[in-house]
Amino acid sequence: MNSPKTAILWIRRDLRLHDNQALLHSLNFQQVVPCFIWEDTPSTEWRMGAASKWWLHHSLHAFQQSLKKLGSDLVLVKGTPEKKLVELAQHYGASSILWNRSYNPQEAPTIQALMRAAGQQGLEVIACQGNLLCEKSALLKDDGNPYKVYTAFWRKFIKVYTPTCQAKPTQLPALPQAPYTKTATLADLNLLPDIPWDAGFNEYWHPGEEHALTKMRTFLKQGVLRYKSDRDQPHLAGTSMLSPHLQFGEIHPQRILQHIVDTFGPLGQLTDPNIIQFTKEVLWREFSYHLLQHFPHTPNQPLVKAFQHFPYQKNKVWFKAWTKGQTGYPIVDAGMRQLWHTGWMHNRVRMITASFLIKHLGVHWLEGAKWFWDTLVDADLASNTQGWQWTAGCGADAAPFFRIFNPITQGEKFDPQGLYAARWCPELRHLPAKWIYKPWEAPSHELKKAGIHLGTDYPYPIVDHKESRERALSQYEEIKK
DNA sequence: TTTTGAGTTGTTCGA
DNA sequence: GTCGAACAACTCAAA
Repeated sequence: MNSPKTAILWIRRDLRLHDNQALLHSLNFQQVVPCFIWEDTPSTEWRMGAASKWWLHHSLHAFQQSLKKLGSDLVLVKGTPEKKLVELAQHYGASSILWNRSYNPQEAPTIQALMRAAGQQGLEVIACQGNLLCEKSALLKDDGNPYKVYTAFWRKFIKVYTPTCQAKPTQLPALPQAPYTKTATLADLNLLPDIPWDAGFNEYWHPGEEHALTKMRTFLKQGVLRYKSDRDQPHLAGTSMLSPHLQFGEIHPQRILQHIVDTFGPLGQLTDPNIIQFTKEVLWREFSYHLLQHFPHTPNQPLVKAFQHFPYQKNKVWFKAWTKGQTGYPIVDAGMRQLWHTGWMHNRVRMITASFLIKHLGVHWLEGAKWFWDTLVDADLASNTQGWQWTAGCGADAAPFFRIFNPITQGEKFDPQGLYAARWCPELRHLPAKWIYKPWEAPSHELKKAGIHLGTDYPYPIVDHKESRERALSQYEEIKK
C-alpha cells in the first residue's frame, strides 16, 4: 500500500461539522476531497428556488471557511454530480465516494446514476444517515405500514428514541496534491440574485453552522420557555427560526433533541407544555419526510385521491395580488410581504395565507406551494408539501374541510394590537388596532385621520369573506361525493 | 378480524 | 360579550 487511501466526500445540504456521519467516516482515509457540485439546470422538478440559492451561497462560504480552519477546503465544481464525482475520484486516485443520504425522492435518479457510474469504475460508495432522525423504515406501525396520523407517530417516536450526538472532528485529512483544474469559485455558481432583492435578507439571516448552534442554544435557554403561546403571535420572535439552518443541514435535529434531553429530561417524561410543543414541531419535520418517502408522488399529487378532481380555478390577477401582498386583507398581505422581504413567513401566517389562496381564491394548492418554494429560505420539499396539502385538506391528518381560516379574526386573535400588520403594511400603521385587520369597515373619519384612501393607498378586499367561504364549502361538499 | 376511540393549528351561530 | 355546541363523516391506530 504505497499510495495513500483517498476519498471523495460529496457535500450537499449537510453543511456542518457536527453530527456529520459521512465526514466522520472520511476520517478513516488519509486524504479527503470535500466537494460540492452545482448543477445549473438539473433535470428534476422542484429545483432550488431563488431564496434558497441565496442561503446556499452564504452557507457554502461559511462551511468552506470552517473546513479551512481544520486543514482542509471545499472544492466547488459545476456539472452533473454523477459525472463530476467519478471524474474527481479518477483525478485524485480515490478509492471511495462518501455522502450523507438525501431524503428527497427527486434526487433518486442522480443517486442511481452515480452508483452505476461508480460501479463501472470499481469505486466504493458509502452512503451514511443524513439529516433525519428516522429514515424511511426506522419507524413504522406495528403492522409494518407507514403512519398517517401525527400523534401516533409522535407517541411511538418518544418511546423508542434516544439521541446520540457526535462532536465535530478537531482535524481533517489533508487535501491531496495535484489540484483539480476545473474548480469553480463561489461566484461562478451564480447563486446570488442579479437584481438586489436580497437586501432585506442580510439583516435577518446569518447562514452557517456557528450561527445555527448559537441560535439553538439561545432559543432553548429563553424563547422555548414561552413557546406554546408566543409561537402563535406573528409580531413576536416566538419561534426558533431554525428552519433554514435545518434545511441546509447546518444543524442536525439530533443535536436539538440532545440539548432538550440534557436540559429538560427524557422526551417521554417532559412535563413543560412549552418544551413538549417545541419538540413536537421538530418531529413534524420528521413526519413530513416520513410521508414524502412513503408517498413520493405527493409534491405534485394529492395524497387523498378524491381531490384530483377538485374544481380549482386559474385566476392570474388574484394570484398575483396574493403574491404581492395586495389582497386587501392585512393579515394575508403582511405575511406575503414579510415572505418577499425576508425569505421567511411566520408559521401561523403561512397557514392563513395558504388557506386564503386555496379556499377564498379557489387557486390550486400547488400554485401556492411553488411560490413558497421559490421565495422561502427554508423551502423544504417535505414540509412544504405536507403543509400545503394539510391546508388544502388533501393530505395526511389534514384540516377538516369546514375549517376555513377567517382572515380578519385570525389577525385580531393573534395580534390584537395590530403590530404585525403595521410592520409589514406600513400604509396602515396609523389606523387604530380595532380597524387594522378590516380597514374597509373603518369609519371614513378614521381612515381619513390615518391618512388612508382605500383603493389608492391600500386595496379593497379582492373577494368577500362570507361569499368565498360559502363557495369553498359547497365545492368541498361536491368532492365528498 | 373486529371494535373502539381518536384525530395540530377553526368558525359560526345562537342562547 | 361569552360560551358551548354544531359543523360530517371518515380514516387511522391499536387493542
